[in-house]
Amino acid sequence: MPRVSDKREKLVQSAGKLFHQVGFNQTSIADIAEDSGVPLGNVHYYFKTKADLISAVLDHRRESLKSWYEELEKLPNPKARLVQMLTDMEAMKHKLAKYGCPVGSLCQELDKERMPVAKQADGLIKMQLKWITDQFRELGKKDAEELGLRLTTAIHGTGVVANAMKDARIIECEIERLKSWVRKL
Amino acid sequence: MPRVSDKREKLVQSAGKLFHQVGFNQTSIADIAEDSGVPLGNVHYYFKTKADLISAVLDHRRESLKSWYEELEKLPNPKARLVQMLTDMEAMKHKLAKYGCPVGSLCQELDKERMPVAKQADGLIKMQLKWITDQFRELGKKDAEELGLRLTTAIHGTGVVANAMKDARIIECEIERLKSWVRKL
DNA sequence: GTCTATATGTTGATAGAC
DNA sequence: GTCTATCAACATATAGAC
Repeated sequence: MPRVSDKREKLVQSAGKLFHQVGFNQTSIADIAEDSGVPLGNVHYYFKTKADLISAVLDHRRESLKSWYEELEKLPNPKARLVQMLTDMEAMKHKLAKYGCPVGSLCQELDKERMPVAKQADGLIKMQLKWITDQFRELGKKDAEELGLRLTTAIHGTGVVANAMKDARIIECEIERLKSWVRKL
Repeated sequence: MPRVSDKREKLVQSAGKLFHQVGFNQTSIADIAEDSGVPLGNVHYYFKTKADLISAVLDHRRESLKSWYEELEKLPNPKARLVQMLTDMEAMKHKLAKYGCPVGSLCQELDKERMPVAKQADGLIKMQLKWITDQFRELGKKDAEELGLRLTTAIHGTGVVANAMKDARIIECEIERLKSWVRKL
């Protein structure tokens, strides 16, 4: 017996994928309906507006990010956590080079809109910056704020440049450099 | 006596401004017509399609970038050029925090499209990476490639994060750090 | 060259049968 | 809850008068 309805879940998953790969504005609700296998007219039963859909996608991203950090926090040493975070990112290098950072590119796009969801997207970067900074703080670094900012900007910049060059080796190169920098701290 | 027509120029200027502030997809041709004072139907006399307009904007950006680099090259020392480049960027911190990087954010948005102009946008970042790397090379650095990549990604990452946080002080902080890093090299 | 009026297509969203 | 049919708004692009 199937669950009462997994359509909502499927819609969020398809929307998240397409918003990342094609962009928010370039993805129509019809595209999401087709990708998820949910009939077009039925989408509005689950999400009244397109803004509700992107909001659900951002909620899901926030949960994913939270789970990831909880996983990393199982490592006792903050330095090891940061290195593992970078290793995990490196594993996604091909997708990152092809479509850009799923968080950063969406933030840039939504920040241009006049919609409230933009702040929700920005919150993901704030969360990332906070977690990274917390790791440096836990390491006893007096300049944890600056180090956190430095690592966070390096990560997002790598996403932008690698995506523009369509070259995953850029991610490889930068991530390796950042890992060795963190280890030496 | 006015020039034969400065409308084309006005259109490119308005389009460039709006594509940066509002985004490419969110800016309609009607918006550009209104901002530039050119009647809607007349836009298509100068630019057959919206793609032609963004292409002209990107051409203009390329020329601006070129002029900027030529200006910087008047400084004899590559190190001084890089520091001046960063100083010039810092002067735009408020606009950068509010709207994001005019090159980077456009690249990210256009990379999601299936249009040929995306490569033209990416070319701007390639040009930037090349010029910065050339400065390190001229400084005699063996690892100029890595240093160039490092500075370029740091700049673009700062744009993304500062825009997400809507905080110009992030740009100030990062740019100062980068300037002192370049000086010490 | 300039501009009004409009064709054409797409989108987000809704109404209402089942 | 599900889905078809469709509305209303908007966007790009064009036709053709001036």
